[in-house]
This record gives sequence, C-alpha cells and structure tokens, in this order.
Amino acid sequence: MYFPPRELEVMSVLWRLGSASVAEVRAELKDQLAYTSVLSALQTLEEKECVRHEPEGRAYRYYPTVDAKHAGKSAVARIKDAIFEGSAERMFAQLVSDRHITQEELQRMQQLIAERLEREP
Amino acid sequence: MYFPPRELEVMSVLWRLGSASVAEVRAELKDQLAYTSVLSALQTLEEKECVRHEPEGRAYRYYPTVDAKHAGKSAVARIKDAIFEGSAERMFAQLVSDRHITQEELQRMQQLIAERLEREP
DNA sequence: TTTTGTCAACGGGTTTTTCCGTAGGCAGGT
DNA sequence: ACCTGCCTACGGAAAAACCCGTTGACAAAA
Repeated sequence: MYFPPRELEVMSVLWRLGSASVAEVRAELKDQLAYTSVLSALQTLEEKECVRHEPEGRAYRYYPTVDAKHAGKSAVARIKDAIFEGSAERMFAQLVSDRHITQEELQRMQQLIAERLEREP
Repeated sequence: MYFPPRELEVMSVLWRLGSASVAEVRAELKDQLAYTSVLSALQTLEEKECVRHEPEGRAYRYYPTVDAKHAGKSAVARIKDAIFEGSAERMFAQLVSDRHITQEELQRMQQLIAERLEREP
C-alpha cells in the first residue's frame, strides 16, 4: 500500500473527516486546486479501490475503504526498513525527538511499553 | 524530501553501505533489474542532488548527499501528519505493535523517554 | 422560461517514475 | 590488432501521477 504525495493528502482528509464530498476534500487541501483536479485524484483512488462513493443529493460522498491503521502499518514498516535499517528503536528516537510532544504523551508511551513488557516477560 | 518507491530502495542501499557502485546497488535490490535501470535511478537521484559520484577505477562510486537521519525526519513527519493525524502517540503505538521487538529494545525506549522526562520536567 | 451554479464524466497535456536497449569508451587478455 | 567484458551516456517507451478545460446534466433561483 503506497500513496503518492497528492493522493496521500486526499486520503488524509478522508481519514480525518470519515467521509467527504469533492468540495469538502478540496476545501481541506492546502494547495488551491481546481475542482476537477481533486475529482481526478479521487477517481484514481477509486480505481485502486482505496475509496468508494455513494450518491448524496446531486453530489457524491467519498469513503475510504482502507483504514488509516492499515495504511499506517505498511507506511511505518516501509520507512522503518528503508531509512532506519529496520530498527524500531531508531525510528522511535526520531519520533520522540519532536520538540512539541507533551509530557502526558510521553507518559502514556511509557505506560504502553510497560504494559507490553508485563504481558510478555 | 520525498522518494518514490524505487528511488527509496536505492537510497536505502546507499545509507546502509555508506557508498556503492551501480553493480553493488543492483546486487542489493530485491527485484532483478537491468544494470541500466539501476544506473538510471542513480542518475535521477543525482539530478535531484540526493546522491553524488566519484570516479573509482573505471566505474563510479555513489555517495548519498542527504543522510538517513534527515530523510527519516521528514518521512516520519509526513506519515505522522497524514496518517496518524499528527499524533506521535498513535504512530508510536503502531511502531511498538510490531511482534518482533526485543525486550532490550523496549527497555532502551523506556530509558529514552525517562531521560527526556527528567531533562524537561 | 431563462439563467445561474454545482456536479460528474471525459479527454488531453505535462511531468515524473520506471525500465531497458543501444552505442561508445576503455582496459585486459589473446 | 582484435575481441571480450564492464562501464557510462543517451534516448525513448510505457505507465503513473498530476492538473485542468470543456461538456452536458440537473436543480434552484430569477
């Protein structure tokens, strides 16, 4: 599962909103694209069966058919293997080097690890 | 900084080996590509100034000009924002859900978080 | 009814990515 | 000198990605 930049942005909108019309996707994108450009992207994604649509009034409503979790799994694996030499630890180091992670987040991460260590001793 | 699938594989080889000739990159790739296919990928990457080359005997030796760390930073940010709604915590959850992370790795991760929490209380 | 606005479908143009065949250079062996 | 083998450069085909204009449908407003 791989998404080129623009298609990833479109998928991102659908994951965030749950579903969206062409106009709604368009409104969420940073770049100001023509309506038909966004429609094209959605049609491409539909061809790949990553989204589907249902009629809604005169327009279509688009739904993601792959969930963010699944896409995230493969994306993380790809980056981890290609860039961090397969090391989850190194990737993690990059992840937590982010300046604006809250203490609460860090603590919940610790909690997650702790639980996992208890579960598999 | 964004690499399409094939170019990412090539960069991955260069990061892992430090540097490589065309033949060496070719040998590391899973897909069996023609020699000129690998050369093309490297030339494309060179055009984008992501690699450079130096003569070595009759052949060229290619060096990455962007380091894995830098590429990793932008890749992680992109995936985090697009797929995990900007949440480092969610991405982290995906990262540690990997079945074959060792206890030692998990403990070092905890260590990393602990240090960071102490440093910024 | 006419106009206006929104919509999807279609087609086309451009760029990027991917892959490879061919040509030509160059060193080493015969 | 000639051939063999490895190398790069070049060109180009094919597919994918990207972007948008035009068209025709349809409904609501004027």
